[in-house]
Amino acid sequence: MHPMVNDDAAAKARTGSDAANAGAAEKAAGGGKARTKSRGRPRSFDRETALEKALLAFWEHGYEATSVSDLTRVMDIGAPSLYAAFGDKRSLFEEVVRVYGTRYGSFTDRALAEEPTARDAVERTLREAATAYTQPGHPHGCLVVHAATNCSTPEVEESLRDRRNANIAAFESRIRADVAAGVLPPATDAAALARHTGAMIQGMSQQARDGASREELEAVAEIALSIWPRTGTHTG
Amino acid sequence: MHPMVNDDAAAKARTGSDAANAGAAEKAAGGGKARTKSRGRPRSFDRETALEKALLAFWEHGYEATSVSDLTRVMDIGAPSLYAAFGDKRSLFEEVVRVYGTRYGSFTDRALAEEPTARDAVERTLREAATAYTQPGHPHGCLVVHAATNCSTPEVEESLRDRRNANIAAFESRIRADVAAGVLPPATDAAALARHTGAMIQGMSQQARDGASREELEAVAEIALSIWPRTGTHTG
DNA sequence: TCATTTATCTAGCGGTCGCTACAGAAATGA
DNA sequence: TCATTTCTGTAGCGACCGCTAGATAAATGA
Repeated sequence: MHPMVNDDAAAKARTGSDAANAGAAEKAAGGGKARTKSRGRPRSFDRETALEKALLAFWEHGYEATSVSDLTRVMDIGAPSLYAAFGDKRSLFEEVVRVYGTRYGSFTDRALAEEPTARDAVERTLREAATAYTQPGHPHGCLVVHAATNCSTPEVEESLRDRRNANIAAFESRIRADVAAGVLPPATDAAALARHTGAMIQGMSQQARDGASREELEAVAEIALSIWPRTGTHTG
Repeated sequence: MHPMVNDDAAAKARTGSDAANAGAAEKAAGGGKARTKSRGRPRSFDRETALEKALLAFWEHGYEATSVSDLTRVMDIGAPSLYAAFGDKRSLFEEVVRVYGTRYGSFTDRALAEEPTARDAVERTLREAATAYTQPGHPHGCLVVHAATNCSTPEVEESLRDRRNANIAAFESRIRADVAAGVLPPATDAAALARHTGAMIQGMSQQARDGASREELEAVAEIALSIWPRTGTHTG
């Protein structure tokens, strides 16, 4: 069904992503190893800037509804340049998802890593979600939640689903750790608590898409947090 | 951008939806008024059955990802028959949404109408959502939540968004009524409570799509319900 | 029997989709 | 200067999109 030169294109894109960037982005000579200068005609656009534009487009309209011609327009490059630099539409999307994760979607991981208890991590996550999902300057809600629903490419849909479920699993293991440490009661249903948190995050994201303001989402988060036994409720 | 015979097509579909159905579906003569028999060649398929097939397809894949050729295949009719009976793709989808609302999505309205308090209505809604969203035999989750996200036809997206927000507004006014009646404390933030309920429903729907079981959703609902002041907490 | 009405079938319209062949342009190393 | 390498612009591929014209089939009323 698809052309069979994909490997070729992917390889091209990969080299483009590593080496060619060094020529355009890193203006300071410096760099010790590897090729110091690229050979042929240099890229006429900044790869990261174009990637960010693609990110915003995918974030706003989703994977399917963002056509390649939409992408070339907002990235301000021709289709051949897009394919040379990023591979096909799907690998561009995958790269966008990676960048999104590190740039916009890392507050959950940070909360889980930095907060002392699961409850604190959830509290911080929900509060930060309220502000992140309504931030002006980029689309509302979470790309991972919305960008590949009802997608006719099942692999894309699954990859985002996996990310969502991995998030919930991370909450669950953090909660289990608190239960084991006696911070939470032994009878705590860690799986249900984690899933409740995931559902809240996803519901808040949907609400943000549907027009809810930051204050409204913060009020929702506040209510959702009241389900937690207060910190210090640890049993023996 | 579009052909301008849409009014024509819509008119055709409308008559088809009313009269032509009487010929095929109502086998008992009976019916008092109106035309007793249709004139031309009778429809070769059952309109309601075909509509149900379309409903399931839209429910599973969403508005955009379900192509007309997908529809004609699952409905087992030709494209001209589809257009004659239902108008264009969008009016078919709108009819599907109406049918979905009465057949699968009415549990919220019923709970709001039949339960004595807002809290009871929300409790019943969340519990029924857990079972409805994981029912075998049809796609999981809620069509209204998922079928028109990231839709390149803004009107379709908005029409479902309006339904979601109307649902939340219904919760809010029911909560306000309880506050006014002294069933809930006067300080109750009705808007936030309603939005929290909406977010839970939408989050549970997403969870159902992502593979959560009925039992898992029921546990989530249970947790979500614990935010409510117990029934009988009314102040003076 | 036959004109009328309505539904179905075949076939295909113009448009967009993701993607690429090809030729020319801009850099490098010799 | 010139071969080599790489990127860019034009132009268009085959496939699918939503949708429909036109011919034919099956019912009705006369």
